[in-house]
Amino acid sequence: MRHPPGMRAPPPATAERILDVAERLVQTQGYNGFSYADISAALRITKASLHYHFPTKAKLGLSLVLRYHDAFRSALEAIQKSVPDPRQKLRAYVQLYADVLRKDRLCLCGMLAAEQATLPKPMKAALNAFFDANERWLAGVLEEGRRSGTLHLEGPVVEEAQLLVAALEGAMLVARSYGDSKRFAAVAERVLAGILPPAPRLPKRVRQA
Amino acid sequence: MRHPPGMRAPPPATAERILDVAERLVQTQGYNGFSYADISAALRITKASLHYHFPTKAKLGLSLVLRYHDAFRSALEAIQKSVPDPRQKLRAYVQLYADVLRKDRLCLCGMLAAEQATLPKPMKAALNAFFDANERWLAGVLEEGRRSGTLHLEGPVVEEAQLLVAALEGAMLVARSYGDSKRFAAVAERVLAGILPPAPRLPKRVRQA
DNA sequence: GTCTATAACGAGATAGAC
DNA sequence: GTCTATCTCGTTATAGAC
Repeated sequence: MRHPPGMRAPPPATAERILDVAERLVQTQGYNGFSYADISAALRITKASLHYHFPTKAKLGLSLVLRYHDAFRSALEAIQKSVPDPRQKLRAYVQLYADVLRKDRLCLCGMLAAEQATLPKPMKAALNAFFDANERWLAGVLEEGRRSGTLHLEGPVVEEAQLLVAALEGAMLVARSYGDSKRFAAVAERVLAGILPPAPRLPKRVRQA
Repeated sequence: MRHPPGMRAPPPATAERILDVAERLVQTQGYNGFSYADISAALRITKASLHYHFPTKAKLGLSLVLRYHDAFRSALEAIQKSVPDPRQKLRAYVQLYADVLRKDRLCLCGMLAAEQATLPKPMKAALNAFFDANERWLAGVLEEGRRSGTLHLEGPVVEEAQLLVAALEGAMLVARSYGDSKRFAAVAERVLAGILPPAPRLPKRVRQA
């Protein structure tokens, strides 16, 4: 909390509201698919005012990536702190993606990675920092699971982590194209199945009671 | 071959050359990241001439997806005809993606799937047809491998197929962001490893001679 | 089929009043 | 901080000559 204790949180400052709208627009339409006019219409603020807060689209774009990375980092720290079991940590990680897709959005950085070639350099660098952090966090969880024997890993944890990120990013992309979030869930389950310990061969019968 | 036998192939017609350039531009910069001016500069033909061949950007975009799907279909048929082993079919499939990435491009339909919300309706429909065809083909290969015992499948083939497509699309996205094609290769190997029969536990020693 | 010329619009961005 | 007004440029697209 950045506001004094005992007081209600202040309404989000204009800059934050601009970022909120811009984030949604990038995640749904892409960096090259939205304009200041779109934000202006959504917030009912003139384009000139937007430029007061973010002088150029490049700076707005960079702010978006940095803020998104920050929020993700916080979410990962929260998981790390509150979820002890590595298997559950992975499920919580998958859920972060599912929450984004539920809003019919892509991962901000996945979307921007597609448009990579057209982005200002600082944004490109920030993108890769995001993916690096994700893979490091995942690799840590996987290593922990291997040591404790709760996860079943064939190869190096870094490659498992890369597969996870790739599969989840790709699954969001395709699932959203179909407007079918079950597609995402199916892929996520399947990729986790390759890491979670071999299933205990459930009998056909329902395991009721 | 659509030209008479015994003759050299004619130089590509203008429309095809336009599609070639536009395809590259979409795969690298996205549908919203290129303009008729870019094609005009690359081919040294005026924008007005481009409009003679493709009156609107929407029609150009649709032609791109249909042609890409056609080419992919041909490639899949060629694999089906010339490669007997399902395991090798999967490797050939992965290689199709690798060939695209080597040119620093994304799958055309993967890129467009990201921009989905901003695309004309006919393009969206054509996109999903592409993913459907891919998954059907893969599911067929996987089913074949399961029957012949050359592949090792845990769940339904459709879900395996969806994981494959998602992982490959996502791996291209991330690998290209890093400019590191080895990242793609690593993910591809790892996802295949979950399908190919369990490795024969190679000894540490090099299996030389 | 390709060109010149131009229309019509939307983009990112700035100046300066309030 | 937000506004009106404006600038400049790039965008898709068309008319009509060659």
